[in-house]
Amino acid sequence: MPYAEVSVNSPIARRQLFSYSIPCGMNIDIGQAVWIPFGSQVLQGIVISLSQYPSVEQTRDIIGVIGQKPLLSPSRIALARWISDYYLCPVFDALSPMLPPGFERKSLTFVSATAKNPEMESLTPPQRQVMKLLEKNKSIDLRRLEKLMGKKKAQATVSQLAARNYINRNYDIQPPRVKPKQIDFVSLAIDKTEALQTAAGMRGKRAFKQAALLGLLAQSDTLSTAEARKQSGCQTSTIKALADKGLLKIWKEEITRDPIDYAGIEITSPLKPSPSQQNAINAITESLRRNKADTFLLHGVTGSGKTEVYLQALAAALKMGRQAIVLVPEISLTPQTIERFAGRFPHRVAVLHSRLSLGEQFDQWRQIEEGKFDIVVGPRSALFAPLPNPGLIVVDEEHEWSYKQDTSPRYHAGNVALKLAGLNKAAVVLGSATPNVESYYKALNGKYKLLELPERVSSCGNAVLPQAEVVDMKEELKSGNRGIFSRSLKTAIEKAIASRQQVILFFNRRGAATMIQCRSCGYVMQCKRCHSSLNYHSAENALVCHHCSYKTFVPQECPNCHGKRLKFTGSGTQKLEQETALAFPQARILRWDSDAISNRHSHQQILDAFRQHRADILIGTQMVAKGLDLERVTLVGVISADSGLSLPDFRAGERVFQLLAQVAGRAGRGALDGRVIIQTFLPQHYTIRAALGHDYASFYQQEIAYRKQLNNPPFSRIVRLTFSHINETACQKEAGRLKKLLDAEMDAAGISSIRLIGPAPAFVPRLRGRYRWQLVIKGGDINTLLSRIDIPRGWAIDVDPLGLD
DNA sequence: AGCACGCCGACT
DNA sequence: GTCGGCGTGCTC
Repeated sequence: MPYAEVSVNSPIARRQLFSYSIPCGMNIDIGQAVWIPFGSQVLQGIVISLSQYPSVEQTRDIIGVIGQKPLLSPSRIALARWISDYYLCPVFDALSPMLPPGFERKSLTFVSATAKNPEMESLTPPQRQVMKLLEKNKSIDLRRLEKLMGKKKAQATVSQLAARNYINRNYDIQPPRVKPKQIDFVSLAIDKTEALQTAAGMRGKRAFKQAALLGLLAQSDTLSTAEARKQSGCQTSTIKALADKGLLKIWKEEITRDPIDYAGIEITSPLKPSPSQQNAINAITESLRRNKADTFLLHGVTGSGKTEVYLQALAAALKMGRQAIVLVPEISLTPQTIERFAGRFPHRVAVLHSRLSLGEQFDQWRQIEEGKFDIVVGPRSALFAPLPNPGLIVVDEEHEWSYKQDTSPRYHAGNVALKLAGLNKAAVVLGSATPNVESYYKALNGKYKLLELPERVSSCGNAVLPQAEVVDMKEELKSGNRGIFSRSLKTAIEKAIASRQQVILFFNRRGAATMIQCRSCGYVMQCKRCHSSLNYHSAENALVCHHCSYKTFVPQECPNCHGKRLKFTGSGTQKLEQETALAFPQARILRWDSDAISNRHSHQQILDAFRQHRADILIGTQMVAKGLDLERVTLVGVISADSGLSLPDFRAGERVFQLLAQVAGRAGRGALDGRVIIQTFLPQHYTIRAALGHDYASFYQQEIAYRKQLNNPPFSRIVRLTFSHINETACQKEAGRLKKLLDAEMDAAGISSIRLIGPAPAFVPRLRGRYRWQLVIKGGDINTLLSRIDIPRGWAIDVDPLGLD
């Protein structure tokens, strides 16, 4: 086939493929990475398909291949195309997480002087500056010039000089960012006895360093030069001197950079499963044996031993000669999590995540490809590890929102896992104590196979879940307590600190910023049309509905109870920290939220500080709700459980339930009894009642009924389009224009099952200096509508969005 | 995103 | 007249 359809690594290529002719003698197959000419630049591309005829009349030749063999298998290409079609993202964006770490490279522009010498006086000062530099250097990287004189100036100056033929532009490719790492090793070139004799002779000649080095190597055959220098206390020059004398040999050897340190890892063997665990393991194993692409939803309360099920299912997959992927939420990718898998399958587990150095990622990737590992553990991107034959994909804590990526490709790892499993005839296990309503719905309707782990296993703290108490903050207000802390939480904190125990204060920041609430009855100002809460915009001092753009003034009194005490709910963790310090001056307080996290060790540092009892109270957001099993923590306080409930988001209730259920399962995991106190203005709300009783079923019944009533997922699908622009009017105008276009298209195609909501300002109406407007599309077959339309540049498309932005 | 092409103001 | 500003449009 003489032509190739190529996905080009350029933002303008978007979902389009480009035809290139294959020069004679060039060996090109599907999945091959190539350099291709694109306009005036040289870019990377991936061959998606081969064809007899090009899709345009004029084609250009592929410049050359990157690597001799195809980089991606046809099934990877198929997966990428599916992602691009489903999530309406550029093809190259869908491919890029499948490419080896450090693959993506740009072409660079260099400038060099021509034979023609300009009259220096006739040049402008910046032009003169460039020519002066070129007298000293043969060729200069354009990026260096851009740094030196500013991007615009550099480009303009270079264009001017090139137009007058004083300089040439050349294009070259950025050098590889990662390579296999090689280090120097050293050993004796003579036998040991001889070496020791020579060493003795050297001491007489006061060559002590050389003697020491010979002695060391006589003892420990081979060392890296770095290790040899450290142990003998000599310099590189000493090694070199001995090598020059022919006494040592030095050679290079490839090493792998390994992120898992097995030194502290305890090797575990399978535990005896409980009957329900055994039942789950059997079901998964049976599906693996029959090579079926089944999806299991493993629903088990905190401490019911989901991990042991994963571990034994993994063992079964490995036994059948397959490999496996374990996805974990970003936040729980800690050394302890990795240990649990590495401890059961020592040296068979690879880790992949963005916090590893590029070199570590590269080496893990290479070894996975070579079949040196059977299991890959990582966040959503680990899904794309180059395992030859994955048989099982575990998605732990499947309800976690970090499985949805919020930059292109905006994919949900759970969803892509299902597709990947389908292509590979692999099983998927989705595990959670609080499954997504959509997942549970599919499980109840037979699309997934439901596996329940109803009881806690005894090895895990108390067999009974801790009882949580709810405090009605309206009552507190009635009794004259206007503080953040209810009387019972205050007393409990004082008691805990007095007996040298620790306290976690959980603060749900989501939705804590912009609403107006009545302090007497707890009523939150709502849009009359959408029944979602109104957001306060300080710039115009108005309340705005983010669904329908309804705008109104801030009321003087509560529309519900006519109370005058309206409050902007705008407290964050910092404010809570101040209030806590005031209320408990004797306590040591630690704050844990994304603002407090600055470097890659910080999570661990904060956690360690708290574990070592260097603080009495830990204040945090979502993060503290996860995986904190601390002996001394006997009290967990939830400051305002209902913040977040009134967000303009149909998943708000689910989110609150998941967080509270997690928090409620937290305390009492050590030997001491735990207490959970939940403060709320809405003690009767179904999410709060269900979370208190650890009752997923009743939460689900209520939630699915609401979803059905309002035609929300899983009964419909949603796509959110966001347009951003530096100019507010232009932004709003474009949003309106696309809305009209979509309306017209729906009319023409006779589509009636789809609703357009908006345009309206995005939940974050201005981000990094750009205004943002959005359109929400809700209905059945949205992709059919959207595939008929070319969404203009500047629009971000989020298919199945989670959250608000 | 780059980069070339093309049409109007300040200067020789 | 010319140079050089940056608006516009294209990339198989």
